[in-house]
Amino acid sequence: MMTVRTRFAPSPTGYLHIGGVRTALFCWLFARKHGGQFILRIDDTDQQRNVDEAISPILHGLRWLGIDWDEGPEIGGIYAPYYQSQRSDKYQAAVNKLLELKFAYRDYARTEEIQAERDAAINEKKTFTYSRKWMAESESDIKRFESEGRQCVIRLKMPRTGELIINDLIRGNVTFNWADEQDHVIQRADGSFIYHLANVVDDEDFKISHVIRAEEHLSNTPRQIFIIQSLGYNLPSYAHLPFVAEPGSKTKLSKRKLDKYLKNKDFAKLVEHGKSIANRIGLSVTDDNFNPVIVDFYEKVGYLPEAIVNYIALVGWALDDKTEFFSMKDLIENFSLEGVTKGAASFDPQKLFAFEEKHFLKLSTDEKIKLCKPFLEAAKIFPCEFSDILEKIIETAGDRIKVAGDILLFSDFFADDNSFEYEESAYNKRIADQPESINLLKEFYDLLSQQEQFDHQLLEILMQKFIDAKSIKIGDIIHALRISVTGKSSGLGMFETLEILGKSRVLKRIKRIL
RNA sequence: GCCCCCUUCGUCUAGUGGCCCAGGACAUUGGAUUCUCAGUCCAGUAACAGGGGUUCGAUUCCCCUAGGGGGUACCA
Repeated sequence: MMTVRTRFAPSPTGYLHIGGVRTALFCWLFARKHGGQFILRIDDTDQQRNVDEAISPILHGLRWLGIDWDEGPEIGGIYAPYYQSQRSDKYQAAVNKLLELKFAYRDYARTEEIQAERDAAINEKKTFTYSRKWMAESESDIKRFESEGRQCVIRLKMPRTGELIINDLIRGNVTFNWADEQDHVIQRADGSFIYHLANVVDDEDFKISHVIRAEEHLSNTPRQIFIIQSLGYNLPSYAHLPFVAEPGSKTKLSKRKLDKYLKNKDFAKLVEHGKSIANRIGLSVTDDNFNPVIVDFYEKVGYLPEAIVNYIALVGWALDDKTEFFSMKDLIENFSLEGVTKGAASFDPQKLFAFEEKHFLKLSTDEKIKLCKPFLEAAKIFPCEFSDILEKIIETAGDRIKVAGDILLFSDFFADDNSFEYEESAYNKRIADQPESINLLKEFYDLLSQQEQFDHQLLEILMQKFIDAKSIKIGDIIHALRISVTGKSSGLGMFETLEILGKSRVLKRIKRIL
């Protein structure tokens, strides 16, 4: 049986797009499922200056998500190099062969001449077919055109009759008429190569068995198959994935449209939540580096890579009518191209967050500590003299911590007892405007100071006795107590909070407002 | 303009001619629980784009229309 080999071919853009992740993930899952290899290739035919700098966030993001590659940048492989910019000789050889076999030709048309033909076709509502007036297949033609000062590009000499049926693993048979296809350029006048040519040559060289890529390439496939057939290459299997679309739309998700997405309240909520964490750790936040369309957003805020993977796998793929929670291992076991859907699927920030909650909840306390600690350190809260209560906080917080960065919600536990701040409106409402609450607090303070064991159950009993004796409701005192002890109107259970802080800190804190 | 693809609840989807007056999840609504928050538990609202066929029977097959998306570059 043929070895399954898939590839993901990012351009060095400097960021890892969530849609790109989905494509990479499906390629990777398919390879892993079939015991094959996953190859990473860098599409840098554009010759950018800092390719390394521009691919490093991409490589980092993939690794963070657990998507590893068997051949590619940083690790090499038997078919190296894996950078298109370093493979020009292969492309040149392919172009020469195409020329020799007359499947490609030198074309000396000027841009405006081609454009005029194209415009004419549009006017007549017909498919544009190049007249090949400036095609040069003989030395004399070449001389003649060059004497006119023309420059040449290399174009494919596409068939003009018959049809091509592509058997796509997701879409089934897709039929194209060769006559509708253009004589596409494969080598520019400056000698550089066009993506389609490079792509096909690389896939052949790397022995790619399955081309799994986004839908936008489906229309490009005929010209690629023409090159493959002309050169006698092996035809890979194709699978064209639907787009990851904008929230509430079917348009491809784009990094550049953050402004627009922010008008979606769920999307805005995701960003706000992330920003509040970023602010606490002193991360500078701009639309360019803090964008949920880009994967590092999630890493910065403390999302779990397995949650992102779980969610993104379900954008355009489903196993059955009920299974939704998948570990990476489950995904490898169960993934199949048959389960991939055809329609574009929009990105739903709320559902992503729901997966994050679920996955985070499954973590052990030790794992949570390991993930949360760096956020406390980044916020300069850690290390501190109260560091030992972290474990208890995390256990008590339970599902209140949804992403690792949420630990910062409980930073008041680590604050200095004499100088932590009060939420102004809460303080006014529960204390300043409630003079009676001070008296109650005073009395409760006395009870607390006599309490030996600061255990939350005992403390609750103490409170119960207190309100019974005073004939008041718990609500009459507990809010004021919470503000005085934490400075906030909401938080963990009141008695757990007291237990975690411990007697002396609690007394110190209450004393401040008496 | 031309070519290609797509179309089930708000969203992700299950569904391959009768099991579906359409199932699950997220969201949402109501109720319960509660010291706040976060939850949890119960209950509910909500969809086969439209029109023609084929068939005893269409969400499922065919055709048309509409809508959406992509390609049509010396972009990838």
